[in-house]
Amino acid sequence: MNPPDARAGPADDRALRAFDRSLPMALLRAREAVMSRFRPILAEHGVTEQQWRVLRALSSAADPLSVGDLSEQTFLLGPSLSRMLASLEERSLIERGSAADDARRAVIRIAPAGRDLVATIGPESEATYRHIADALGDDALDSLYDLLERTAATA
Amino acid sequence: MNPPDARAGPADDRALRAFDRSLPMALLRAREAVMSRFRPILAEHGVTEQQWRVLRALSSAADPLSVGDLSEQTFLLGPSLSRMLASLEERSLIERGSAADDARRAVIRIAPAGRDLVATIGPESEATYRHIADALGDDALDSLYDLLERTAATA
DNA sequence: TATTGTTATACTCTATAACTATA
DNA sequence: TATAGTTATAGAGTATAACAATA
Repeated sequence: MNPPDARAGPADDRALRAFDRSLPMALLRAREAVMSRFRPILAEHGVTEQQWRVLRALSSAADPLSVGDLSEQTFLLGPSLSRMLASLEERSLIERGSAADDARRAVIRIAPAGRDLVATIGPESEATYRHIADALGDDALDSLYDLLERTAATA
Repeated sequence: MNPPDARAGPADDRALRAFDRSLPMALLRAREAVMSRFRPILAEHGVTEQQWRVLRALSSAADPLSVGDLSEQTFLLGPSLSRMLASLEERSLIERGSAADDARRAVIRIAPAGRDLVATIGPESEATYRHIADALGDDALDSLYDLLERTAATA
């Protein structure tokens, strides 16, 4: 019955653990747990998860960002961003211009309506965050952030 | 200059920390770090991230799974799965049947070619996993899994 | 020539509703 | 009537290549 060196079969313990102990899956499960609470809030306000990442990046940035900066921070590709920025601009959630010193480089900032949206959604999402923070405890949450950062740094 | 109770402005420390300390973003960054190494391997073998999740779930399961089971385990919606399973079946990577006791319920298992694919990709991905495990250390990795599981459990 | 961003194109996944067939 | 799965449809994101404008 499935010797240790057999090719992994359906009931093989290693195979079972492999899926359960897959780092991408563990990260996905945790993220889904968080996002399942958060997505309905975003949907109510007519923004997708990816659009929200853009708005959050812009609202947190001290200075306007280029498309390249945004791409790096939000993990969205250029073509996706191009279309998305056009749509967000049409909705007056962001503003676009060109860099003074380099006409190729775009200069993107959050617009007042975008900041309002972030300010509206923020408090609503806080309850979700508090629920998770309370469930884990502050020390565990700190550890989690630390470990996630270290994992990200391995890229 | 931005009193503590001011609405978050571009240079506001809380806003900065908010994006940096966003749990969804931290989870995404970590996951992207892992997947950026793994995705090329999957692409070389002609499977998407989501298809890989299905194949892994099936290869790890002791018994055949229903579409509903798969949906739960892979975080894919029914319609996505329906199309994907048709495509995987056409490629002989999975096999489908009906449950003996309930003709509505599908019975899906991995096919030999699918198991071969998992067996081929597995070792290739092991190098990626070892790199991360070495960078973090075994204790940290254990902690990470534990914290991710606890986070997932809050859903 | 290299870089920044956009446009083009094809494919995949998301999301909701309507539908089929069982139970 | 309720459940399991599929089909229909619309929209959004992924990915690569080709392109325009600028450096």
